[in-house]
Amino acid sequence: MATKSDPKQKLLDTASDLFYKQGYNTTGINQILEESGAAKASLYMHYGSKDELGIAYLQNARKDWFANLHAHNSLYSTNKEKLLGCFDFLEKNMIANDFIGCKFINMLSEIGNSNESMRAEILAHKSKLRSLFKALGEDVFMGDDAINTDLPYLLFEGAIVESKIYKNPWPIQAAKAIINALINN
Amino acid sequence: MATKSDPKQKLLDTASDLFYKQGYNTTGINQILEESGAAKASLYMHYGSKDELGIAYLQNARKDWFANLHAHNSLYSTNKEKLLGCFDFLEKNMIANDFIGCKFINMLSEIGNSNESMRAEILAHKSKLRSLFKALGEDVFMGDDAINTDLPYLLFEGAIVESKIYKNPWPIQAAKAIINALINN
DNA sequence: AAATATATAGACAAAACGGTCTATATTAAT
DNA sequence: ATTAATATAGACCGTTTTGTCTATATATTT
Repeated sequence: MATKSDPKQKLLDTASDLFYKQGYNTTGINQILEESGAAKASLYMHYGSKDELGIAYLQNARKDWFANLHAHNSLYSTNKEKLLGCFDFLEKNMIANDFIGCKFINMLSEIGNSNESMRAEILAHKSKLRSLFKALGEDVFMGDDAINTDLPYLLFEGAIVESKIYKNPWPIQAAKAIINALINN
Repeated sequence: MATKSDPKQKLLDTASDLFYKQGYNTTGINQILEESGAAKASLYMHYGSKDELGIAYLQNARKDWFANLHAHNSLYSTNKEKLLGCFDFLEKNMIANDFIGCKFINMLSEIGNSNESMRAEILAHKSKLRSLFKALGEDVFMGDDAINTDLPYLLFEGAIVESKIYKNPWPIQAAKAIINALINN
C-alpha cells in the first residue's frame, strides 16, 4: 500500500502530465517538484535521473494505452467491429487531449537517437500495436500481408499524426471510412 | 549577389543541419554560431531571434522538399507512376538522412502549441502535400474522395513516421505496395 | 573620400538546467 | 524503543540558455 503522501506516484503522475502537455525537453525537474509537492531527493531516490523518469513515463503510458483500448473494444463482439472500434477509441482520445498526439511519437521526435532505452520503449509499444492490427486484419481482410497488417496499422498511425497537425478528427474518420469501404468490397 | 562570407546563408545552412539532426530545442544558438563561423550580432541582425531562424528553416525546407520531389517525379510520364514515385522519393530521402524523419512533424512535436507561426508553416506544408496527392489520386483511383485523396496521403504520412520508429524502409515499401495493389484491382 | 551598412569578437546578464549534498523530520520494521 | 528507510527543505555547483550591448573592422554605396 502506498504511503499517505506517496511521492513516487505523485512524481510520475505530475511528470506524465507535463511531459505530454509541454514536452519532455521543455519540462524541467523543478517544475515537476513544485507541482507534485515532492522533494528533489525523492525524485533522485526513486528514479535516479530525469531520463529514468522519462522511461517510467513511457512504460506507464503503454500500460494505460492498451488497458484503455481493450476496455473500449471489449464492448464489441466481432473483429470487424473491434478493428473499426480502434479508430473510435483514437478519436475519443485525441479530442479529450486537445490533439496533442501520440506520447511515443512526440517523445521520439524530441530525443532523436540520443537515448536508446527510450527508443526501445517506443519501439516496443508500436510493435505491440502492430501485432494487434495484424491479428484483427488477418481475420477481417483475408488478403495478403501488406493489406491485412500494414494497411490498418499505417492508416492508424497516419491518422494520429495528421489529426495533431490539423487539430481536427477528420484524418481519423477518413482512415476509418477507408478501411470500412475496403472491407465491404 | 551574396557577399564573400555571407553569414545570413551560412547561418541558415548550419541551423538547418543542426535543427534536423539534433532537434530544435536541443540546439543552442552558440553552437550554430561556432559551426557557421558567424557572429552573434549577425544572427540577431538577420533573423531577430532563434524562433525566427526556426521559421526560416521551415520555409526553406518546404521549398527544398517540393523542388526535389518535382525533380524526382519529372522522370515519370503517367500519374500512376508519379503517385508511386512519391514513395520511391521518400524512401531514398529517409535512407539518405538515416531515418531522422520529417522536419515538419519533428518540429511540431517539439514546439507543441507554443508557436503559432511555426504551426502555420507546418500546416501549410502538409496541406500542399495533401493537394498534390489529391490531384494524383483523383486521376489514378477514380473512387470516392476518401480513397482518392486520403488513402495515399495518410499512408504516405504513416510511412514517414513508422520508418523513423523502425529505422527501416519497410513501412514505405509496404505503403507503396498497398497503393499499387489497390490500383490494379 | 566620406558615409553607411554589415561584419567579427566577445563581455555581460539573468534565468534555467540537471544533479549533488547536508540537515532534519517522519514513518515503518525490528 | 531502537533502527533503518524514506520524507521534506533548500543551499550549492557548474553549465547552458537566449538575448543585449560595446567596440572595432571591413565592405559597399553615394
